[in-house]
Amino acid sequence: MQDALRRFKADIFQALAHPTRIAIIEQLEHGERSAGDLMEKLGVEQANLSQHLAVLRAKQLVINRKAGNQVFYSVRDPIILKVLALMRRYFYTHLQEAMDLLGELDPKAAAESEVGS
Amino acid sequence: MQDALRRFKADIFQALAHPTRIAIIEQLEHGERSAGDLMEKLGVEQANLSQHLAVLRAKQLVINRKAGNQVFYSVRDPIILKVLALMRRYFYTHLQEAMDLLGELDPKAAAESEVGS
DNA sequence: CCAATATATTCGTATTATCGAATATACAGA
DNA sequence: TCTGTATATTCGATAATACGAATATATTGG
Repeated sequence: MQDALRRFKADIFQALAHPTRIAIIEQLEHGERSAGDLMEKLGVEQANLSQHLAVLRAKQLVINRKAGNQVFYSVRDPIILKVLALMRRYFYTHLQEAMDLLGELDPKAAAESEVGS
Repeated sequence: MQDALRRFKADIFQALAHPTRIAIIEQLEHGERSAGDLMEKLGVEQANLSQHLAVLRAKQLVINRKAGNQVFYSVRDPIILKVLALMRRYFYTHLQEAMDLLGELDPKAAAESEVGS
């Protein structure tokens, strides 16, 4: 029924509802990365990263491939990347409100530093 | 900086991460609705609906217009609707996995009942 | 002003998420 | 087999969210 679909969507959004997990997905945007790479790039605790990866795995937003010692992650479906791209557009459209919402910096600084994400 | 944007995105996803709030947005897909209309359509408690609307307002996903006694809500930016549309596509692409994830019904029943959302 | 209607807010409680510390597992090389 | 490296899981504390009940606010009509 309707409700199942909404729960499904909500679950996906929930999985995306954390800065670290968004950062993970964005890192995977251009190909797979090992957990170690991600750890280094994102500068988070090993356990913490692993927990976030577990969330993404549970909702099947990422897939993982074991290669010897390491585990390589990638996004399962590029649609998710499209979703993030839309969010980016959304962000720019409402930049001023976004800044107010975040309550920090000035728009110019935020816009500049945003090159690349 | 990067991180601010990610927090922003995460906040938006967080706001969408509840079946009732998704239902609200979907109801607004074709124009504004009063809080009362939404309450009836969704069959939720008045206070509960109001709380969910407050979340959507806080993240500025919806705007509201007071008309006399009532408050009419609408989605602020159609991009959000596009996001939901993408999720719909995502759902169908991974229907079987979605069903497993939700742990209920069979794909056919879910697919049928999904007409309209 | 009073009563009725529509909506919002507050409060207490239950559930869920997040984090770091500690521990476990899996694999690779000597 | 032993050691080291990479990753995952468990645990306990804290914080965030969700809900219904009760209450508050605003607006309309009499």
